[in-house]
Amino acid sequence: MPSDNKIEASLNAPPAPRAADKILDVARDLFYREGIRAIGVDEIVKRAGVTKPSLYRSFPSKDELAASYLRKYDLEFWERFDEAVDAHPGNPRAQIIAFLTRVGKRTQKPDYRGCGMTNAAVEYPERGHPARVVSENNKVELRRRLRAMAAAMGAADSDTLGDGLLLLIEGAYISGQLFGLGGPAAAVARNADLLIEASLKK
Amino acid sequence: MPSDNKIEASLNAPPAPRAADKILDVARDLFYREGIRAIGVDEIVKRAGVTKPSLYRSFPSKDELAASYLRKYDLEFWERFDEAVDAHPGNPRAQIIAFLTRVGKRTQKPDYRGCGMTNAAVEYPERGHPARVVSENNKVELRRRLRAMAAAMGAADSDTLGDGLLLLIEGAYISGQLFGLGGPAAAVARNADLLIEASLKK
DNA sequence: CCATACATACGTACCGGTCAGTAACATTGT
DNA sequence: ACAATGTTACTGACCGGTACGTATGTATGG
Repeated sequence: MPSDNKIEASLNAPPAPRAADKILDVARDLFYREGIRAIGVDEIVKRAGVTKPSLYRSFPSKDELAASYLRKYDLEFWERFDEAVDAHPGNPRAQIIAFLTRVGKRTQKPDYRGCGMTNAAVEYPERGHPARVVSENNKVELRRRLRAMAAAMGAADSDTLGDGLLLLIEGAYISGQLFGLGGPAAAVARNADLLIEASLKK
Repeated sequence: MPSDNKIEASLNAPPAPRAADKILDVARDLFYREGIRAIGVDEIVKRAGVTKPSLYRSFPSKDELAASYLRKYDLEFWERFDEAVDAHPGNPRAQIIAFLTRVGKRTQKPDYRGCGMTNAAVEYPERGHPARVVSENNKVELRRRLRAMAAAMGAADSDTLGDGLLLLIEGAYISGQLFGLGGPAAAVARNADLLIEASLKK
């Protein structure tokens, strides 16, 4: 019964991970942990169990593969962000604190390596680089949302507060990977709360 | 009169820049602007007008050259920091604000590329890498001093305030190079002042 | 029912260029 | 003479990227 086998396969079996998926998964892991410039395409295809032409059939260049990795990272980032937002409907202050509490916790994990977006922008200062473009767009949108949330809190100077929160977040990303456990990033939520408090009064 | 010529030369002429100095100057410039991994030793010696063996006579490896660059950067950093400190003796709050005001201004310059220390740590996540070690030591010392200054201000939780200031600083470094002109780093001093204000009250 | 034809997906082997680093020797200035 | 530098040529490893051949399944024609 060949048709039955077909149906069974398409229903039960995992959809046979294509080479492109395996490559992107491995690239995500290696790029994040060790940096994009530090990882060669040979190592990626080796760990993915595929060959180099398979990589270049799915991605036009290593730079574009890096951009794809960051687009994936972007999706996951907003999932985490919106999770904190959805947990406290109509309460932007609680939303931010919830998000930052989680960020602070993640920065204390031993294999924490900061924000993939931020790191990529450091690795590629050149304007217009595919990876950098994705990173910049993510940050611009984050800034927009933080400023909007600061305004919703009723801050006198909401743009300044929104920017201050962004500074604390980026600082947490960086010092998380610089100091590791016991570093200043653990205090990001507390400081954000103080900053919000000071920005609302008056 | 050979001795007269010697004296004249040692008094008037620039001290004949040694190859090591030229190399380190060029390396400082290129490493900071484009990143350490992005610059090859060939480009450094080419721009310095020297040859590769000269580089390896003065520096045991590229990694050690990068570490030397960061040690130089470290000195310049503490000069800038102490300049702000010395301008307001006995007033740690004014010292911090003066330092951050300058940082905020530097982040708005078009060729701003963040903190060389921070960038190097992002480029070299591997523990024990010569460049990373210099970077980590700098940050640990900066944290120590910020916490001490927060205590001198009379903050209730001085460690939290010191760490908060460090987060703002690192955030300014990063978002300075991410956003450029008009970015959130311009608001770092204002936010630090708000955070200090909130941390001192009770 | 089977053969041919085509598309999809993958692998083998290789390209020129650049990487960090070095050996051996010549040149310069003091 | 001596110390610092330059000159030339080279190494083996790795870089991103590609030309070209191969397996497999599927659809079509007889």
